[in-house]
Amino acid sequence: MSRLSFKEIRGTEDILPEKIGVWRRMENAAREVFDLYCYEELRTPILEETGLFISGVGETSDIVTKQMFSLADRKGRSLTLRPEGTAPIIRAYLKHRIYKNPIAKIFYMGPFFRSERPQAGRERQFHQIGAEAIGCDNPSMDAEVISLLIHLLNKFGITGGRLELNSVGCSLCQGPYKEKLREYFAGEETPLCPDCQRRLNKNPLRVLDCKRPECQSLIVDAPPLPDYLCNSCSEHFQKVQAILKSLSISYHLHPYLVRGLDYYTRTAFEITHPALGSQNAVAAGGRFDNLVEKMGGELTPAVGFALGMERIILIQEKEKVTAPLETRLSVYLAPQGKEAFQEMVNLLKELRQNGIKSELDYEGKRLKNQLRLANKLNAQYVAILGEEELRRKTITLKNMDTGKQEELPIDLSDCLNFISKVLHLIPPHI
RNA sequence: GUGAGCGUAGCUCAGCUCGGUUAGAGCACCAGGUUGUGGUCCUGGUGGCCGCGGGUUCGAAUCCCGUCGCUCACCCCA
Repeated sequence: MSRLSFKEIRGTEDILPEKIGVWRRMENAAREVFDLYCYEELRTPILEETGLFISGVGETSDIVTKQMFSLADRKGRSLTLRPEGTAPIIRAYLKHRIYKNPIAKIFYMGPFFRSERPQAGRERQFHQIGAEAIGCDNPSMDAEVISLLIHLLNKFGITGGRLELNSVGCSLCQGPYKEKLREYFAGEETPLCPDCQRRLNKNPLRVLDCKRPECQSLIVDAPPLPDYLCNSCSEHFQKVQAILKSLSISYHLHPYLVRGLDYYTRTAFEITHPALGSQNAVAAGGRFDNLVEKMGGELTPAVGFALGMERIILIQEKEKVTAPLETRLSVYLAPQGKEAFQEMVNLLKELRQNGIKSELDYEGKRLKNQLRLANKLNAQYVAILGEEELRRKTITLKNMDTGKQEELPIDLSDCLNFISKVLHLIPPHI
C-alpha cells in the first residue's frame, strides 16, 4: 500500500461514493433553508489575489501571517487559495454593484484552504457553508442570521449546541477598552504567556482568547468588554439579546469572546458542540460593519456566519444522527445464457430510460452468485431470465425482501408496466 | 511552526517487553457445499518488501539511529 506513487496531500481527503450522500443531503438541505430566508447563492473563484485577504482579513491575523496557500502566477503576481469566504463575497458584491439592492442576502458553500497542522475537525482543505446579509445594521438582522444558522443546524439533525454571544464594539469603543486591558494586564503580578505579551501590544483583545491556564486565571477577572461599549453599541447589543429572547433562542453571554479575524465589530457569536474535540466550534460569525468600506465601497454594515461542514459530519457521526435512506437499487437483472443476456440488455435500457434504477450482470455468473450480489447491492427485485423462462416466454421477478417470485410475460412493455407498478415509481432522490 | 503517540493483509488489530522455522486472527473478498435461487451456516482459497533507509547481530516485524507518513494536542480557527 505504501508503494503507491501518489496519495492525497496532507490535510485533504477523497470523499468516497459511500459518503457522498451525506454531503449532498447537507448541501440540498442548506439550499432549502436559505431559500426560506430569501438568501441567494453566490459562487466566487477559489483563487483570488493575495491582497484581497491581506486587506480583508487583516495583515496581523494568523490566517494572513502563516496560514495562506499562496502561489505566484506566470507574471509573478501572488495568488491565494481562499482561506475564508467573506472577503471574496464582499469583493464580488462591490464589483457587480449588488449594493443596488437595499439589502443583499447571500450564501455560499464550498472548499477553503488553510495551511495549519491537521487534527480532529481541522483539515487543510475544509468546507464551509456561509451567509452574509449586507446593507443592514438593524439588530433584528443579527438575530435573523443567528436564527437561520440554528435552523440549518437543526435541519442537519444537530442539537445540543451552545450559542456564545458577545459584542466586540466598534472602533470608537475598542480604543479605550484596549487601553484598559493593557493597564489591567500590566498591573498583574503573574506574567502572561510569551504569545500574549506580544498580543498585548498588537491587539490586546486576542489575549482574551488565550486558553493557557496562566492567562486564563488572569482573564477571568479582566474588565469585561461589554462594560466598555459606547452607547450606540451597547444599545445594539441589548436589542439583539431582546430579539433573541423573543425568538426563544437561548444564548450564553461570553464577555471575553473575540473573533480571530480583524474585520469583526459589535455582535460576535460562536456555536460550540460537546461532541467535537478541542476544535469545538461548529459555526461562528458576527457583524462586520467596516469591511465593505475598507475594501473600497461606501460605509455598509453587514452580518454573517460560516459553519464547518466536516465538523457537522463529525457531530452527526458521534451522535449517530440517522440519515435519510439512500436510493435503493430497484431491479437487478440476472440472465442465464447468451440469448437471455441479449434480451436483458434491451430490458435494462428500457428500465433506465423509464427512471428505474437497475443493474445487469455482465459477467455471466451463476444464478446463486447473481442473487448474492443483488443482495449485497440491496436490490428490491431480481429479474431472472433463464432457459425455462425463454421456453415459456416469461420472466421471473423475485422480491428480495419477501423472497416471493412470480412469472411475467417476456414482452418488454408488459414487463415495464409491471415493474413500474410494483415499485410505485418513486422517483429516485437523495 | 512545537510536542506526544502510532505505522504489520482492503479494514480493525495481535505478535515486539525477552530477536530464532513457511508472520497470525476477525471482518471483507473469491470459490465450493446446492450443475436455477440471496441473506444464516460449513469448508477451502486469494491477499503482507511488518512505512522507507541505514545500523547492531549468525539471524530483525521485534533492538538502535535516521527519514517519511498518520493521529491527537499546542497554536489558531469553521
